[in-house]
Amino acid sequence: MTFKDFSKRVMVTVEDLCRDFYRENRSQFRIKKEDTAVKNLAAIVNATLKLSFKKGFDAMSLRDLSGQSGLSMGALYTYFSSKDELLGMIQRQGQIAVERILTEYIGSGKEIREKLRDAIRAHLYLSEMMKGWFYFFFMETKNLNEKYRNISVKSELMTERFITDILEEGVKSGTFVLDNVPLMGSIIKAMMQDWYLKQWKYAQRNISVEEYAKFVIRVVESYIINNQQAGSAPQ
Amino acid sequence: MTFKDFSKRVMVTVEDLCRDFYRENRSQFRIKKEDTAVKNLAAIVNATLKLSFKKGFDAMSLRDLSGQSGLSMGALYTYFSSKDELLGMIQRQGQIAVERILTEYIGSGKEIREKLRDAIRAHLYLSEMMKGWFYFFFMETKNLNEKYRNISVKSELMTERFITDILEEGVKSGTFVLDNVPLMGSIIKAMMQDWYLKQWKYAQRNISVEEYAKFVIRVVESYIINNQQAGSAPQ
DNA sequence: GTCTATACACAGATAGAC
DNA sequence: GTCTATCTGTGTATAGAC
Repeated sequence: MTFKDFSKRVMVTVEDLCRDFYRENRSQFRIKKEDTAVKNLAAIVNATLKLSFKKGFDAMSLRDLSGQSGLSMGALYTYFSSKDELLGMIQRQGQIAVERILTEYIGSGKEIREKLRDAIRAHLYLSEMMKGWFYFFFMETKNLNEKYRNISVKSELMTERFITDILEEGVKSGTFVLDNVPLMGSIIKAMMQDWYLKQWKYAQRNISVEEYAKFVIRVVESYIINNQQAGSAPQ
Repeated sequence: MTFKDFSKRVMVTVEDLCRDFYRENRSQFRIKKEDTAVKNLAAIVNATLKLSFKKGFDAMSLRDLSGQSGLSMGALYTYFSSKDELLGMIQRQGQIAVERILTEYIGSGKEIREKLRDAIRAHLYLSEMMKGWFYFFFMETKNLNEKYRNISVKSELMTERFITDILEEGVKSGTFVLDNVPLMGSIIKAMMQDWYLKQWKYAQRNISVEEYAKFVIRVVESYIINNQQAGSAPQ
């Protein structure tokens, strides 16, 4: 699975996600014309992701947002009722999309080893396409009230689950040799996370997401497949 | 090197660091009594790290800080001249300490393989002892003005350097087999970072920093030492 | 050195014209 | 549906008594 293939099959422009979201929550929006609503929602979300990336959600004022999105203060408030709700909306909207897409693209059939590779690639490719969202989830949803934070934690564990389920399966079938599945899941997650948390670094070094995925897969496989031949463990 | 050994040798209580910092910058402080200054500085830094962890530096008001530190608003401003400067002070103070300690404890002599293990352990153990600081560096120094952000980026690359230098050395001597040193450095860094970014997860699962270090080392070694026997690379 | 009281700017949010 | 003008609270920062 190349990044190009993946990005052709998966539709996740901000406008796509906003349209889905609008349709599923039509009743709670004051604006009734779908095209208007979706266009403006997309402008708001784009502007929010951009400004949050640059200065942080908290430091972004609604006047900044108004300027960046091209909507007036008054207009903004027809799409959300408070700044907090805006954050919640982006969080929900994004994480629903991520969950849907990963569930869809992380294989059912197939050989177990290929399945693990696909899962890692799908995560990385999706995070590449939705860089702004992933960064936002990580940076901005840690400090929320309990309810919202739980959503965010649940999501972290969910994506980790995708990986550990596959690892478990491989261990059971004897394809993988691995003494600590949860820990392996964690560090795979950590490596995947680094891709979007350190965008600047990888961009600067001209490393493509495919190259990165390949490397992560190699490191993981060298451990879980050749474990028994590895050098002596540290004391 | 166990965590207990390490933590006995390295002194990094907030008070220690504040004392060092005060002595090196005595001239710019209005408060002249060292004990008073250090005590209050420590209270300020502790409170800032705590509140930033809970709600983010930006969302922390100076009234919050006053309450948490036990100092009045007026008193706070005898230790820094603006909220931004407070952030800068913590950043500088912390990163100087980290650099000093890592330089000191990442070995000179010794066998190359042991050297890599020690470097990984030293990083992890230090981040365990200075959890609050490390978390703060990562979360709060991304959105600064150029000057401060550069310090933070430099620091990221510096710690990565500690690792890649050792990897290079091992590759040259033939002990390690590794086709992409910078990428390996990045993911080692990513794994180390996860330890303090996901504290809640590892605490919840009762994983100790030693166990974590051991696992990271095993994964890394299984790749760089047995590379040539690994399964076929993904296409 | 430390406090309380206060200045001033800017944040989020809304009202009401168009 | 969208705008401008405005309200009100809270933020950072300082002045001046003790």
